[in-house]
Amino acid sequence: MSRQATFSISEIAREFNITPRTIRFYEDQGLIAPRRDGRTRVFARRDRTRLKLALRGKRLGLSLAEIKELIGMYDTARDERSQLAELLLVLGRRKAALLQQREDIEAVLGELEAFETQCRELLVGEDECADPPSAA
DNA sequence: GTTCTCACA
DNA sequence: TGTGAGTA
Repeated sequence: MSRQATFSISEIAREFNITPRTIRFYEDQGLIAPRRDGRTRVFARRDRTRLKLALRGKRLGLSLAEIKELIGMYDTARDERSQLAELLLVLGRRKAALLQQREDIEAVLGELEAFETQCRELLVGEDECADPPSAA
C-alpha cells in the first residue's frame, strides 16, 4: 500500500510513454516545474497531473505556449468560469486554424485536379496527331 | 541513472 | 517540437 509520493524523471517518462528528454524540454518551455533534490528533478503527483493535461493539449494540437497558458490557469485555479472561457478561446483558435488548413488543402487539391485534366487532354491530343511509326 | 549545453531538423 | 551527442 505504500503509495509512492515522488517519482524520478525516467519513471514519469515510462508512465507517459515519452522520453526524459521531452520532459526536460517541457520544463524548459515552462509547462512543468518539478522540485529539485540538488540538481535532480523530483516529480510529485502535482507534476504528473500537469503533464497529463499537457499531453491532452498536445493531442488537440495546441502549441506548447497555449498549453502553458491553460495549465497556468489550472494552477492559479481562481474561478472555474474564467478558466473555461480561456479554454474556449484556445479551442476556438485551434478550430479556426484547422478550418483554414482544410480550405488550403482543398484549394491545392482543386489546382492539382485541374492540372491532371490538362495533362490528360494533352495526352489524348498527342495520340490523335501521332503518325504511326514506320510500320504501315 | 541524471544533469547540462550545443547542434540539428 | 523535439532529438542526439558529449560531458560530468
